[in-house]
Amino acid sequence: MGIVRRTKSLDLLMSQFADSHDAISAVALIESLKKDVNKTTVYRLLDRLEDDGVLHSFMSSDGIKWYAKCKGCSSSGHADVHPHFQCTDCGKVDCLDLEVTIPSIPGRKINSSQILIQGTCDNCLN
Amino acid sequence: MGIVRRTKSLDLLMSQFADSHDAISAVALIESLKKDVNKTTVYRLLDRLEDDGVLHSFMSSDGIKWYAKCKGCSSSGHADVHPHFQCTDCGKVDCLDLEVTIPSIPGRKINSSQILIQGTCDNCLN
DNA sequence: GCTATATTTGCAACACAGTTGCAATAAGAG
DNA sequence: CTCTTATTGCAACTGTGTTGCAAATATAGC
Repeated sequence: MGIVRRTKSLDLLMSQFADSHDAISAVALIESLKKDVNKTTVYRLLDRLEDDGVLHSFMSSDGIKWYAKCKGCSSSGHADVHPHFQCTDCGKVDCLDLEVTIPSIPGRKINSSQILIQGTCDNCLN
Repeated sequence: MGIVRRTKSLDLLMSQFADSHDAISAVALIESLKKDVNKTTVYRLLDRLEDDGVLHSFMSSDGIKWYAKCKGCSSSGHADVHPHFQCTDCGKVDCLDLEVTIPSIPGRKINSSQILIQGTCDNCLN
């Protein structure tokens, strides 16, 4: 159904994404909002914001869900396909501004693709 | 520690992977082995087989873990980086024999990458 | 500003994948 | 065959995410 009303919970949640295009895990969001917003509400808002094309999500290899702001997506579809980079040292995840071309595969129709790259980030290399 | 002893549970588990290079979810393995092998044992064997480079694993976007046979991997590392294709109709997941080149990223060291492609498979297109 | 109403929220209980501790079992070296 | 130690099963647990429902609240219309 998407976001209809502008509530305090929504503002608090969106302010977490204000400063950067880094991804934030659902668990981290729940933790940092826990004195103001119930975890059920956080999950529900995240779902709706994803439907609306405001956020996109992906799953890291340890099975927790991450969200980040979209660029150029809408409720009609997520246009925004880019790799995500997870630093195995500090755990930080961000979106890479990078084109990765998936070759088409005979006999299969591709709808979406997710690329998760793991390694060591800038900060942790030094 | 890896696999040391050849047990009945191990044989039963490996026979599930005998016929194809399709991926099988941990949940499906537990279900199909449940009258012979305890689920804890299945999880433990899968972990160890992955350490040994016999199987590789990845997470699908709904948060469940999939395993498939490796080609050319060993306990020293998973050499075998290829995309996985999940059919959103029938749910089947398989490994694609496809090179996808991840460009190197300035200031970051890449250790591994996972590519999950979702779409419709050959069988379900018709 | 007030009222009506439909959306949103919090709570508690739940679902379900995966993990842990520990005692019992069994592989296989000698 | 015996002994050691890896492996297994069980039960209880962890943690992420979900659901039903009653209470709270945003906002459209007046």
